[in-house]
Amino acid sequence: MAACGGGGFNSNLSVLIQSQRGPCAASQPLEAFFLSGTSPTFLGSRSVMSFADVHQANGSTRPFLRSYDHEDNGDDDLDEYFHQPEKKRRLTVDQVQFLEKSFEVENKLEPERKIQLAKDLGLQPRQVAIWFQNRRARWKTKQLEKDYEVLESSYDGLKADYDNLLKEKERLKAEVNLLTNELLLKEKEKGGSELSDKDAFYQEPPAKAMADSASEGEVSTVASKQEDISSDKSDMFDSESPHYADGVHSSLLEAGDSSYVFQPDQSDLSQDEEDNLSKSLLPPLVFPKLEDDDYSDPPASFEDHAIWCWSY
DNA sequence: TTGTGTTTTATTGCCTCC
DNA sequence: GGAGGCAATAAAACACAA
Repeated sequence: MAACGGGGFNSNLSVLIQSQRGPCAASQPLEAFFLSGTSPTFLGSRSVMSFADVHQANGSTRPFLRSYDHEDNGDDDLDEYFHQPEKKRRLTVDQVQFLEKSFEVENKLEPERKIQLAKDLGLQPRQVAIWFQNRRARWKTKQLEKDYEVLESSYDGLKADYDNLLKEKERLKAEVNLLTNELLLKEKEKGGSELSDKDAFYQEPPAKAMADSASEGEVSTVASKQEDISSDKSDMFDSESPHYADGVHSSLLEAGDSSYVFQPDQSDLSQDEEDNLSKSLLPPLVFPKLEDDDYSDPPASFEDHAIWCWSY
């Protein structure tokens, strides 16, 4: 838009005229401007010199836009500069420094401050407003990056905790399985002939399967059995029950755990016998019934998790 | 030198607030 | 309704590797 280029035009002209008048008699360091309670640069026409003063302090003599700095000082160049088509011109390092300092003090721009900064820097107020606008956008992006890093590290910590808990859970589960089997064996020995025809259900699984279930953390068959026995209605023996076709058993089968598949003998157990069996063999252990979703792994990385969250 | 990616300046359109 | 802020975007300026 012409106004923006025009801003550079007018402001540069004003600063140009200033600089050609020579250095300001009473220079004000940049720090003094921002650190002092009262702003010595915000003093009417005198304040217009403040940026030039700062610029002088930085060792340069021409606080103009860089594109002009690269040119000679002749009137022809000046004329050429003022008549060239509108171009985007970067602010000088000093102008940016000045704006940065001001931004540090307050990242919002009141109208008076905008006017004053524009005067000090020899820019259009609109240019100052745009600079603050863009600066706030950059600051927000940076802030988001910081927040992201904080969240990421927090996530990593939580993920590590989660993984540790998962391992601990599997370890405890394996321990429970072992103890349960020991208990079942003891009960079996105690029960003796009474259950001789039926205890084929509870034969000890092969050692390999035990080891696998302990090491890989899979839901062991015995644990599954335990869960089913623990249920109020022991329909595990009911071949008609729809539960038989799904749940843990089917999931185990689907999981390809063929090392030890629980195959109940459906031949001759009455409901009473089942109840008795359940009561006699049921250790006082209650496991929460966990659905598959309860074991779902979290996303592998924080990024995935963030994207996952974002998708909701 | 040139192609390409990044940064900076500026515009546009929408939204909110007074 | 106007002013100002913000998000999205364009485009110029800049940096840099090949």
